[in-house]
Amino acid sequence: MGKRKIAIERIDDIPNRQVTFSKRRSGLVKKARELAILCDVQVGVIVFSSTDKLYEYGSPSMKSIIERYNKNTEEHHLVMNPAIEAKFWQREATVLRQELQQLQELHRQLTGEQLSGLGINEVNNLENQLEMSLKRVQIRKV
Amino acid sequence: MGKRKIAIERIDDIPNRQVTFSKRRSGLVKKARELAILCDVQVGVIVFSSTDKLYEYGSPSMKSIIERYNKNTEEHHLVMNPAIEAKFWQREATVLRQELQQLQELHRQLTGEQLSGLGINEVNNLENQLEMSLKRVQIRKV
DNA sequence: AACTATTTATAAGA
DNA sequence: TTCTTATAAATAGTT
Repeated sequence: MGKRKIAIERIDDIPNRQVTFSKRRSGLVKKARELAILCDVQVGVIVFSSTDKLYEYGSPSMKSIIERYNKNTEEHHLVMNPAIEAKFWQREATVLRQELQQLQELHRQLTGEQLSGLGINEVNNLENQLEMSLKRVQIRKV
Repeated sequence: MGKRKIAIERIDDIPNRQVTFSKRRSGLVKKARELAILCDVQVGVIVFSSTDKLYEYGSPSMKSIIERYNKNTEEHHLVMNPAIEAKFWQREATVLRQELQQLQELHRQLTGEQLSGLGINEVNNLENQLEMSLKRVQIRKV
């Protein structure tokens, strides 16, 4: 789904591989989120980059996904101890805090409180979005 | 990417939800496999259906993914008693999740996506608020 | 399951 | 990294 079709095989060119990794990783997480919401199911995605960085998506949380997975697979090799559990929740809190901050910023933009840093196109999009929202609300009034 | 655009929100119609689940689940796993191969990275995907069936993809294996994930969470030393720290972060995550949910609901109202449950006064307030936001954005454009 | 009209993702380029 | 754009791929609704 790009300008050309590519074969599904390891990309040898490293810069290209990293760009593709970044794009497809976010695409995968987006798809996972949509699946969880649309179909009201639990979904977990874990990705390790070649530089050992961890990316994850879990709905309702990675902790619950892995615990359920462990129960399901009968292999209780991966039992949680308190130290691991603490790290799980810490990670969960970090992810939630990030989401909250993003939503708060979006919200400030949506209310016109904080528009600095937006380009002309973004401002136009915002205007359109607000006009649509206003229409929805006005329709509701009738 | 279908004949019509759909909103990313829970599909109420059950047969439709299950068909969508089946299609998108296989799409997600395909994307995960492509990411793992193209970018030569470790990827894990876990999905539970509404009927509690487990679907998974793991490269090189789900076990290795989860073990690595657990190790990743163990890395740092904990100063507090782990059991206490776990509870601390759990509370933190709970609070953040609540805030996030409240903000998400507010956001849906602000975009006019979910107006049910609002009284006439609340709808009027919302309309005024949106008109003000729109003015701010339009001033910004000049 | 198959079929397609559309939407969405993304490969390449800037 | 981020944006743009041409094209490939995914998928919503239909059969």
